[in-house]
Amino acid sequence: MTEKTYRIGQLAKVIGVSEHTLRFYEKEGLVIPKRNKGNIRSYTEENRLWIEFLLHMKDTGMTLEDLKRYKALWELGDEGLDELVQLLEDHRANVKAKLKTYENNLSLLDKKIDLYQDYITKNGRKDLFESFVQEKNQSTD
Amino acid sequence: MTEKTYRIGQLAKVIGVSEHTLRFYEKEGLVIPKRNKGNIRSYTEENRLWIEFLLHMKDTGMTLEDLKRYKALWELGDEGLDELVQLLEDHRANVKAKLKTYENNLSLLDKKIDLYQDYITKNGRKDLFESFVQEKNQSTD
DNA sequence: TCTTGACTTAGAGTTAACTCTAACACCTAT
DNA sequence: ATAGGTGTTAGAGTTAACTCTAAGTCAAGA
Repeated sequence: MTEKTYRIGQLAKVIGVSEHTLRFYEKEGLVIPKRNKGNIRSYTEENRLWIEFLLHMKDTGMTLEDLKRYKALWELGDEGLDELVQLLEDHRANVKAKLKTYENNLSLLDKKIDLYQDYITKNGRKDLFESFVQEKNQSTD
Repeated sequence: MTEKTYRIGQLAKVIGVSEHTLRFYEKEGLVIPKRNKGNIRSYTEENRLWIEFLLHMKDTGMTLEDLKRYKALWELGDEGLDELVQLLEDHRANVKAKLKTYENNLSLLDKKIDLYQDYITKNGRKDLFESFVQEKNQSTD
Protein backbone atom coordinates (compact mmCIF):
# COMPACT_ATOMS: atom_id res chain seq x y z
CA MET A 1 0.00 0.00 0.00
CA THR A 2 1.39 3.32 -0.99
CA GLU A 3 0.04 5.98 1.30
CA LYS A 4 -1.87 8.92 -0.05
CA THR A 5 0.19 12.04 -0.56
CA TYR A 6 -0.59 15.62 -1.49
CA ARG A 7 1.09 18.26 -3.51
CA ILE A 8 1.10 21.70 -2.01
CA GLY A 9 -1.89 22.98 -3.97
CA GLN A 10 -4.03 19.99 -3.13
CA LEU A 11 -3.21 20.06 0.53
CA ALA A 12 -3.82 23.78 0.69
CA LYS A 13 -7.32 23.22 -0.62
CA VAL A 14 -8.03 20.24 1.61
CA ILE A 15 -7.10 21.93 4.85
CA GLY A 16 -8.10 25.43 3.88
CA VAL A 17 -4.89 27.38 4.08
CA SER A 18 -2.90 29.09 1.33
CA GLU A 19 0.17 27.65 -0.35
CA HIS A 20 1.98 30.69 0.97
CA THR A 21 1.09 29.63 4.46
CA LEU A 22 2.31 26.07 3.93
CA ARG A 23 5.63 27.31 2.63
CA PHE A 24 5.74 29.74 5.52
CA TYR A 25 5.20 26.91 8.00
CA GLU A 26 7.97 24.99 6.30
CA LYS A 27 10.32 27.95 6.53
CA GLU A 28 9.47 28.14 10.23
CA GLY A 29 10.28 24.46 10.60
CA LEU A 30 6.75 23.48 11.55
CA VAL A 31 6.08 21.07 8.70
CA ILE A 32 8.78 19.72 6.49
CA PRO A 33 7.35 17.52 3.76
CA LYS A 34 9.36 15.01 1.82
CA ARG A 35 10.18 15.86 -1.79
CA ASN A 36 9.58 13.56 -4.71
CA LYS A 37 11.61 13.41 -7.93
CA GLY A 38 11.36 16.83 -9.42
CA ASN A 39 11.72 18.37 -5.98
CA ILE A 40 7.97 18.68 -5.52
CA ARG A 41 6.71 18.80 -1.94
CA SER A 42 4.92 15.59 -1.08
CA TYR A 43 2.80 15.82 2.06
CA THR A 44 1.80 12.58 3.74
CA GLU A 45 -1.33 11.85 5.72
CA GLU A 46 0.77 12.19 8.82
CA ASN A 47 1.80 15.65 7.68
CA ARG A 48 -1.83 16.52 7.10
CA LEU A 49 -2.91 15.29 10.53
CA TRP A 50 -0.17 17.25 12.18
CA ILE A 51 -1.09 20.44 10.36
CA GLU A 52 -4.72 19.97 11.25
CA PHE A 53 -3.81 19.48 14.86
CA LEU A 54 -1.61 22.54 14.67
CA LEU A 55 -4.49 24.57 13.27
CA HIS A 56 -6.76 23.42 16.08
CA MET A 57 -4.23 24.53 18.61
CA LYS A 58 -3.73 27.79 16.82
CA ASP A 59 -7.49 28.33 16.76
CA THR A 60 -7.47 28.19 20.50
CA GLY A 61 -4.66 30.66 20.79
CA MET A 62 -1.52 28.59 20.86
CA THR A 63 1.33 30.45 19.20
CA LEU A 64 3.48 29.08 16.43
CA GLU A 65 6.40 29.37 18.82
CA ASP A 66 4.75 26.96 21.22
CA LEU A 67 3.92 24.68 18.34
CA LYS A 68 7.58 24.65 17.38
CA ARG A 69 8.42 23.66 20.90
CA TYR A 70 5.77 21.00 20.81
CA LYS A 71 7.22 19.55 17.63
CA ALA A 72 10.75 19.61 19.04
CA LEU A 73 9.63 17.81 22.18
CA TRP A 74 7.71 15.30 20.15
CA GLU A 75 10.80 14.56 18.11
CA LEU A 76 12.80 13.99 21.28
CA GLY A 77 10.56 11.02 22.02
CA ASP A 78 10.49 9.78 25.61
CA GLU A 79 12.94 12.46 26.68
CA GLY A 80 10.58 15.26 25.83
CA LEU A 81 7.41 13.61 26.96
CA ASP A 82 6.95 15.18 30.37
CA GLU A 83 7.51 18.66 29.07
CA LEU A 84 5.23 17.99 26.14
CA VAL A 85 2.41 16.97 28.42
CA GLN A 86 3.10 20.01 30.54
CA LEU A 87 2.81 22.20 27.49
CA LEU A 88 -0.51 20.65 26.60
CA GLU A 89 -1.80 20.98 30.12
CA ASP A 90 -0.82 24.62 30.21
CA HIS A 91 -2.61 25.20 26.98
CA ARG A 92 -5.64 23.35 28.26
CA ALA A 93 -5.75 25.70 31.22
CA ASN A 94 -5.69 28.64 28.84
CA VAL A 95 -8.46 27.15 26.78
CA LYS A 96 -10.59 26.59 29.85
CA ALA A 97 -10.07 30.17 30.95
CA LYS A 98 -10.90 31.49 27.53
CA LEU A 99 -13.96 29.30 27.44
CA LYS A 100 -15.18 30.89 30.63
CA THR A 101 -14.56 34.35 29.25
CA TYR A 102 -16.61 33.51 26.21
CA GLU A 103 -19.41 32.06 28.26
CA ASN A 104 -19.59 35.09 30.52
CA ASN A 105 -19.55 37.51 27.68
CA LEU A 106 -22.10 35.54 25.76
CA SER A 107 -24.58 36.02 28.53
CA LEU A 108 -23.61 39.67 28.78
CA LEU A 109 -24.38 39.97 25.09
CA ASP A 110 -27.66 38.14 25.52
CA LYS A 111 -28.74 40.57 28.21
CA LYS A 112 -27.64 43.60 26.26
CA ILE A 113 -29.47 42.48 23.15
CA ASP A 114 -32.60 41.72 25.14
CA LEU A 115 -32.56 45.19 26.64
CA TYR A 116 -32.29 46.87 23.28
CA GLN A 117 -34.97 44.70 21.82
CA ASP A 118 -37.29 45.42 24.73
CA TYR A 119 -36.71 49.07 24.10
CA ILE A 120 -37.43 48.71 20.42
CA THR A 121 -40.74 46.97 20.99
CA LYS A 122 -41.73 49.48 23.69
CA ASN A 123 -40.58 52.27 21.42
CA GLY A 124 -39.98 54.79 24.20
CA ARG A 125 -38.56 58.27 24.00
CA LYS A 126 -34.88 59.09 23.44
CA ASP A 127 -34.18 60.44 26.90
CA LEU A 128 -35.82 57.41 28.40
CA PHE A 129 -33.68 55.23 26.17
CA GLU A 130 -30.49 56.76 27.45
CA SER A 131 -31.08 56.17 31.12
CA PHE A 132 -32.67 52.82 30.42
CA VAL A 133 -29.66 51.35 28.77
CA GLN A 134 -27.09 53.18 30.78
CA GLU A 135 -28.11 51.87 34.15
CA LYS A 136 -28.08 48.27 32.94
CA ASN A 137 -24.66 48.58 31.43
CA GLN A 138 -23.02 46.42 34.06
CA SER A 139 -20.16 44.12 33.40
CA THR A 140 -19.81 40.54 34.57
CA ASP A 141 -16.42 40.43 36.20
CA MET B 1 -24.26 64.44 44.44
CA THR B 2 -21.12 64.82 42.45
CA GLU B 3 -20.37 61.62 40.63
CA LYS B 4 -17.11 59.83 41.11
CA THR B 5 -14.49 60.60 38.53
CA TYR B 6 -11.06 59.20 37.74
CA ARG B 7 -7.86 60.68 36.51
CA ILE B 8 -6.06 58.67 33.89
CA GLY B 9 -3.66 56.93 36.24
CA GLN B 10 -6.41 55.87 38.64
CA LEU B 11 -8.64 54.56 35.93
CA ALA B 12 -5.78 52.69 34.32
CA LYS B 13 -5.20 50.87 37.59
CA VAL B 14 -8.86 50.18 38.23
CA ILE B 15 -9.57 48.62 34.88
CA GLY B 16 -6.17 47.11 34.29
CA VAL B 17 -4.95 48.83 31.16
CA SER B 18 -2.05 51.21 30.68
CA GLU B 19 -2.36 54.97 30.48
CA HIS B 20 -0.87 54.63 27.00
CA THR B 21 -3.80 52.49 26.05
CA LEU B 22 -6.34 54.94 27.41
CA ARG B 23 -4.77 57.79 25.45
CA PHE B 24 -4.64 55.52 22.43
CA TYR B 25 -8.35 54.79 22.76
CA GLU B 26 -8.98 58.49 23.01
CA LYS B 27 -6.94 59.17 19.89
CA GLU B 28 -9.01 56.51 18.17
CA GLY B 29 -12.18 58.24 19.29
CA LEU B 30 -13.32 55.35 21.45
CA VAL B 31 -13.42 57.14 24.78
CA ILE B 32 -13.27 60.88 25.08
CA PRO B 33 -13.25 61.96 28.69
CA LYS B 34 -14.14 65.44 29.85
CA ARG B 35 -11.30 67.64 31.02
CA ASN B 36 -11.29 69.53 34.28
CA LYS B 37 -9.56 72.85 34.98
CA GLY B 38 -5.94 72.22 34.27
CA ASN B 39 -6.89 70.15 31.24
CA ILE B 40 -6.70 66.90 33.18
CA ARG B 41 -8.70 63.99 31.80
CA SER B 42 -11.66 63.28 34.04
CA TYR B 43 -13.26 59.92 33.41
CA THR B 44 -16.78 59.41 34.71
CA GLU B 45 -18.38 56.18 35.87
CA GLU B 46 -20.15 56.07 32.56
CA ASN B 47 -16.79 56.26 30.82
CA ARG B 48 -15.54 53.45 32.99
CA LEU B 49 -18.54 51.24 32.28
CA TRP B 50 -18.18 51.81 28.58
CA ILE B 51 -14.50 50.93 28.61
CA GLU B 52 -15.20 47.83 30.61
CA PHE B 53 -17.86 46.80 28.15
CA LEU B 54 -15.47 47.53 25.32
CA LEU B 55 -12.84 45.32 26.92
CA HIS B 56 -15.34 42.51 27.28
CA MET B 57 -16.18 42.76 23.62
CA LYS B 58 -12.53 42.95 22.72
CA ASP B 59 -11.85 39.86 24.80
CA THR B 60 -14.28 37.97 22.66
CA GLY B 61 -12.68 39.15 19.46
CA MET B 62 -14.55 42.29 18.52
CA THR B 63 -12.22 44.72 16.77
CA LEU B 64 -11.73 48.31 17.77
CA GLU B 65 -13.16 49.24 14.39
CA ASP B 66 -16.44 47.55 15.25
CA LEU B 67 -16.40 49.19 18.60
CA LYS B 68 -16.05 52.56 16.91
CA ARG B 69 -19.06 51.72 14.82
CA TYR B 70 -20.92 50.63 17.90
CA LYS B 71 -20.18 53.92 19.60
CA ALA B 72 -21.22 55.91 16.55
CA LEU B 73 -24.49 54.03 16.32
CA TRP B 74 -25.11 54.48 20.00
CA GLU B 75 -24.62 58.19 19.65
CA LEU B 76 -27.14 58.30 16.84
CA GLY B 77 -29.78 57.22 19.33
CA ASP B 78 -32.97 55.74 17.89
CA GLU B 79 -31.69 56.14 14.36
CA GLY B 80 -28.81 53.77 14.88
CA LEU B 81 -30.61 51.29 17.04
CA ASP B 82 -31.45 48.60 14.52
CA GLU B 83 -27.97 48.50 13.15
CA LEU B 84 -26.53 48.49 16.64
CA VAL B 85 -28.58 45.47 17.58
CA GLN B 86 -27.52 43.83 14.36
CA LEU B 87 -23.91 44.43 15.19
CA LEU B 88 -24.39 42.87 18.60
CA GLU B 89 -26.22 39.90 17.15
CA ASP B 90 -23.46 39.35 14.62
CA HIS B 91 -20.92 39.44 17.34
CA ARG B 92 -22.97 37.04 19.43
CA ALA B 93 -22.95 34.61 16.53
CA ASN B 94 -19.16 34.88 16.38
CA VAL B 95 -18.88 34.31 20.09
CA LYS B 96 -21.08 31.24 19.89
CA ALA B 97 -19.00 29.84 17.07
CA LYS B 98 -15.79 30.50 18.91
CA LEU B 99 -17.26 28.93 22.00
CA LYS B 100 -17.92 25.78 20.06
CA THR B 101 -14.38 25.79 18.68
CA TYR B 102 -13.02 26.05 22.18
CA GLU B 103 -15.26 23.29 23.46
CA ASN B 104 -14.27 20.94 20.67
CA ASN B 105 -10.63 21.61 21.06
CA LEU B 106 -10.82 21.30 24.79
CA SER B 107 -12.00 17.74 24.44
CA LEU B 108 -9.37 17.12 21.79
CA LEU B 109 -6.80 18.31 24.28
CA ASP B 110 -8.29 16.14 27.00
CA LYS B 111 -7.99 13.08 24.83
CA LYS B 112 -4.48 13.90 23.72
CA ILE B 113 -3.32 14.44 27.26
CA ASP B 114 -4.95 11.23 28.41
CA LEU B 115 -3.18 9.29 25.70
CA TYR B 116 0.20 10.64 26.63
CA GLN B 117 -0.41 10.04 30.29
CA ASP B 118 -1.51 6.48 29.62
CA TYR B 119 1.69 5.99 27.74
CA ILE B 120 3.74 7.46 30.54
CA THR B 121 2.26 5.17 33.16
CA LYS B 122 2.60 2.15 30.89
CA ASN B 123 6.13 3.24 30.04
CA GLY B 124 6.35 1.34 26.74
CA ARG B 125 9.06 1.34 24.17
CA LYS B 126 9.83 4.24 21.80
CA ASP B 127 8.68 2.55 18.62
CA LEU B 128 5.48 1.57 20.35
CA PHE B 129 5.08 5.14 21.45
CA GLU B 130 5.28 6.45 17.93
CA SER B 131 2.54 4.32 16.46
CA PHE B 132 0.48 4.65 19.60
CA VAL B 133 0.17 8.38 19.45
CA GLN B 134 0.18 8.73 15.72
CA GLU B 135 -2.87 6.67 15.03
CA LYS B 136 -4.93 8.55 17.58
CA ASN B 137 -3.96 11.90 16.19
CA GLN B 138 -7.42 12.55 14.82
CA SER B 139 -9.00 15.95 14.65
CA THR B 140 -12.53 16.87 15.64
CA ASP B 141 -13.87 18.60 12.59
C1' DT C 1 11.17 73.35 46.89
C1' DC C 2 10.61 69.15 45.00
C1' DT C 3 8.16 65.25 43.58
C1' DT C 4 4.38 63.32 41.30
C1' DG C 5 1.31 62.97 38.02
C1' DA C 6 -0.54 65.00 34.42
C1' DC C 7 -0.30 67.25 29.75
C1' DT C 8 1.40 67.85 24.48
C1' DT C 9 3.04 66.40 19.53
C1' DA C 10 4.93 63.43 16.51
C1' DG C 11 6.49 59.63 15.31
C1' DA C 12 9.08 55.16 15.76
C1' DG C 13 9.09 50.33 17.23
C1' DT C 14 6.92 45.85 18.37
C1' DT C 15 4.67 41.35 17.62
C1' DA C 16 2.39 37.68 15.22
C1' DA C 17 1.20 35.57 11.41
C1' DC C 18 0.83 35.97 7.42
C1' DT C 19 0.71 37.69 2.38
C1' DC C 20 2.56 38.98 -1.60
C1' DT C 21 5.91 40.23 -5.37
C1' DA C 22 9.53 39.65 -8.61
C1' DA C 23 11.87 37.10 -11.69
C1' DC C 24 13.11 33.23 -13.27
C1' DA C 25 13.28 27.91 -13.92
C1' DC C 26 11.29 23.31 -14.52
C1' DC C 27 8.06 19.57 -15.79
C1' DT C 28 3.93 17.44 -17.46
C1' DA C 29 -0.19 16.98 -19.87
C1' DT C 30 -2.95 18.64 -23.73
C1' DA D 1 3.84 24.90 -28.10
C1' DT D 2 1.61 26.39 -24.23
C1' DA D 3 -0.61 26.50 -19.86
C1' DG D 4 -0.67 25.22 -15.19
C1' DG D 5 1.33 23.91 -11.22
C1' DT D 6 5.47 23.77 -9.01
C1' DG D 7 10.11 25.30 -7.54
C1' DT D 8 13.73 29.09 -5.82
C1' DT D 9 15.59 33.45 -3.23
C1' DA D 10 15.03 37.53 -0.99
C1' DG D 11 12.73 40.70 0.81
C1' DA D 12 8.84 44.08 1.30
C1' DG D 13 4.17 45.02 2.92
C1' DT D 14 0.10 44.29 5.88
C1' DT D 15 -2.85 44.43 10.00
C1' DA D 16 -4.14 45.12 14.73
C1' DA D 17 -3.41 46.89 18.82
C1' DC D 18 -0.61 48.54 21.24
C1' DT D 19 3.86 50.48 23.41
C1' DC D 20 7.19 53.57 23.99
C1' DT D 21 10.27 57.72 23.46
C1' DA D 22 11.56 62.39 23.42
C1' DA D 23 11.37 66.76 25.06
C1' DG D 24 9.22 69.80 26.96
C1' DT D 25 5.40 72.18 30.09
C1' DC D 26 2.34 72.72 34.00
C1' DA D 27 -0.04 72.53 38.54
C1' DA D 28 -1.02 70.80 43.10
C1' DG D 29 0.37 68.81 47.41
C1' DA D 30 3.87 67.64 51.45
